[in-house]
Amino acid sequence: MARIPVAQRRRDFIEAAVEVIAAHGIDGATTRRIAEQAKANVAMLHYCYDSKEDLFADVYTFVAGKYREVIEGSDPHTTLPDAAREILRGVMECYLDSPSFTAATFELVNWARRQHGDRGIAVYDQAFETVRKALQEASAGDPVTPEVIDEATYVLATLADGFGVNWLTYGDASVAQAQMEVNCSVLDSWLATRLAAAPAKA
Amino acid sequence: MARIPVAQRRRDFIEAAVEVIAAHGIDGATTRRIAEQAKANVAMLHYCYDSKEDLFADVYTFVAGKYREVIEGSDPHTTLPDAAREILRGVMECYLDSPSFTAATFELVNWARRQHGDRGIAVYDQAFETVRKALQEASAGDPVTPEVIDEATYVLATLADGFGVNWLTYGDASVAQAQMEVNCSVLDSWLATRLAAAPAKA
Amino acid sequence: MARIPVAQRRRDFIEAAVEVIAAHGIDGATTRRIAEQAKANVAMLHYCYDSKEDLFADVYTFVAGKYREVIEGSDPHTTLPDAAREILRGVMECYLDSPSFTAATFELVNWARRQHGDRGIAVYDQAFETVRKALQEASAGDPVTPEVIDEATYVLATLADGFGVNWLTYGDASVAQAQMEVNCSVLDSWLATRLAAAPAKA
Amino acid sequence: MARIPVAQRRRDFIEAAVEVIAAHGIDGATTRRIAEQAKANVAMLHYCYDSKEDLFADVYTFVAGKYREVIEGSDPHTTLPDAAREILRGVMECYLDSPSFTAATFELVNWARRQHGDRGIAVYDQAFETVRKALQEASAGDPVTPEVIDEATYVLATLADGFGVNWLTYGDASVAQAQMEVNCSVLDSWLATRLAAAPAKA
DNA sequence: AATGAATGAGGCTTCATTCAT
DNA sequence: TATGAATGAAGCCTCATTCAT
Repeated sequence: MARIPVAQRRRDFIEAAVEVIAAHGIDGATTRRIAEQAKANVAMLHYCYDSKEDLFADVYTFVAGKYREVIEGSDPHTTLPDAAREILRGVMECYLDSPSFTAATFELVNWARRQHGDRGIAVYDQAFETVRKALQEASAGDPVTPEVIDEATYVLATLADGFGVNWLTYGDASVAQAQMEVNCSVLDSWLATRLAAAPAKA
Repeated sequence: MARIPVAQRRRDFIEAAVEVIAAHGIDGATTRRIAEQAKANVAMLHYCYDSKEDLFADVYTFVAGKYREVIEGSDPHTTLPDAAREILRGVMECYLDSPSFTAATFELVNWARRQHGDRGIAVYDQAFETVRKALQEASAGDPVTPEVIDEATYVLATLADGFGVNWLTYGDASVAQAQMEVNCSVLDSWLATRLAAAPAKA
Repeated sequence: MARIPVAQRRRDFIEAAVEVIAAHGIDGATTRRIAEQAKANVAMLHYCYDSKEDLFADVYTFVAGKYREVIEGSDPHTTLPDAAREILRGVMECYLDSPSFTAATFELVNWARRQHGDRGIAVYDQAFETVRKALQEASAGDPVTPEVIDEATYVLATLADGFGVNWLTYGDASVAQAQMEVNCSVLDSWLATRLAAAPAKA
Repeated sequence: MARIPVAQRRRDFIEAAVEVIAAHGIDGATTRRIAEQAKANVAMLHYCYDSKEDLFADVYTFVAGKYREVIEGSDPHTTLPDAAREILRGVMECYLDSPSFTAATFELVNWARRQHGDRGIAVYDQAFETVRKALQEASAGDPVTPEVIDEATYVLATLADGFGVNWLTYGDASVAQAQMEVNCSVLDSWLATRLAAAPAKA
């Protein structure tokens, strides 16, 4: 009944998987639970995906895509500090908006590290690269060395990750909101110091 | 049959559990695998621990204890920036020394959030509190407001967590070593800015 | 793969459970054995029933139902002695017809007494009540006090239980057949004496 | 510590086994529980008994012995009805005095029927034979046929068993006390009828 | 005589997956 | 396209028993 095309079904399963992974962890994300969340049955899941792993591959793609959206979608800015701050803020806001996405992402990256090494790193690498490019573009007119760009990318990621861990652990949105601001100021003050120390290179 | 006293066996199981959790995640940490890692069999595990959960409770205690050791064991310093930097460095070095401990800790906190809520947060809270106290003592003679201590604690944790995630994902020790320095400088520059802005309060 | 609907499968499992309980006792009635007896595998059992306990609940219902059938299905009679004798005979014949049912019932009542208290007694109570009602109806036109009905119910149950224990222990059908007659005459002579002594009450 | 001779230890284990069997059933009577109840440890049990089954064999002997005590210990009487009634009363009083003994006995007989056939019947047979002999002696001077003795033995056993089942199920001592009297009167009235019908044989 | 430590077998249950309709 | 039914592997845990001290 309710004949739904496979493509749509797949999307449903992906979204369902994100929710279930967030709620129950990777290993708690059983086919039964995912199917239930997607209002389908287990056999249907295996009709759309040959294996659970195939479904998870699509979930990876979905997560990576969302990261790119968020990073590239942040308002274009012309200075490195502005761009970095806005990207960081964008990622943190995304985390704040969607705890499920946040939790699922952390689960997936962690799981992939254990299981398939490469794939987990792939998501991380992609996001890194996207950030790096965005920062490069923003500072195209400035005398900023690649080392600074790299470091900034890393610090941005560190602050975003640290924010994510804390937010997931405590789950208090109003606290997290305040911490967003702190993290932005941390990035600001570090970049200011860093740029002040490095301009000689230019 | 080795005839090892239960107390020692328990320690073996705890260490084995840390390794297995790091390698396979919480849900992948099956009794079989833990027993195998501890060079025992599953029945022996249940001779030492009534249930898997009981073992994990001891793993929690172990992890929390190690955190306290690291934080309280950092060289005593007399200024807030020094103390904060050394604690951060101590935690990151601990992570660097023992990837298994790092991975297991992140798994446990994450798992506990899903499963029992309180207990996972307990580890996190304890570590937070220990850091806060250490920072308070270090800045006892200085005019530092509690807000600054709190923020510093949070930033320290964020940087440590972010470092941990990155280090776990890439697993490259020499890169991580460099990033340790970056993170320390991030903390330094932010604290400098923060303290410069806030002394009016005193 | 036979593809039998769940409803039928459930019935198979109930029957299988009765056989296995009779043969191996309650605690010997393992899922493995029950599944084997039902020509299924253990996973199938858990496809039909969430837990072993759920299956046993159905077995209880089945047993209680059979009792009611036997008691209410005995030919209607108009005097207390006739009704009592026919019910007793019916129950004993049922025992004789189905040693498995008999054994399983005794196991279940005994087990339930230890485990859940209430439920085992429930079966017993139900049967008691059904007998009491039947005897009341049969003696509706006679001057019989409730006390006599109660005692008659108890004596009937005692004789049925005693018969069951003996029949289960020796398992000799021809001997049991003779003992059925003896038990009926025991009930007859006692009731005759009892009714002769009590009519003053009316 | 507390070096206790093996013979005493064995007696402790037998008594402990009776209690545990009564409380948890045959299959619930694990070595651990029995040892605990006997204030010993599991290894000690296997020091006294090669196997659990060996212990249970002693429990059988114990139960059979207690039956003989009760039956032969009933006051000597000179008529069949008196002797039968007093033996029945003695057995029922024994049941009433010691629910553990009662429950364990029923468990053991039932278990033995399933497991080893012979042994369960052996206890039952022994008790039967003891009763038969007692009744024969009591009616030595009377013109009573062996058939009547056999039937009386059977009816006595039936009433005792039925009483036991009911008493175990409900566990209400005051109710059981009343039912003891009813059962005695049942035996009386049946024997009176039976003897009145059969004297021709003499 | 006594007891901690050790173990293989088997208990119930859940999983991802496949088959048949 | 959709779904009930089926299954082997593996999960945690408990058992009776034996070993070493």
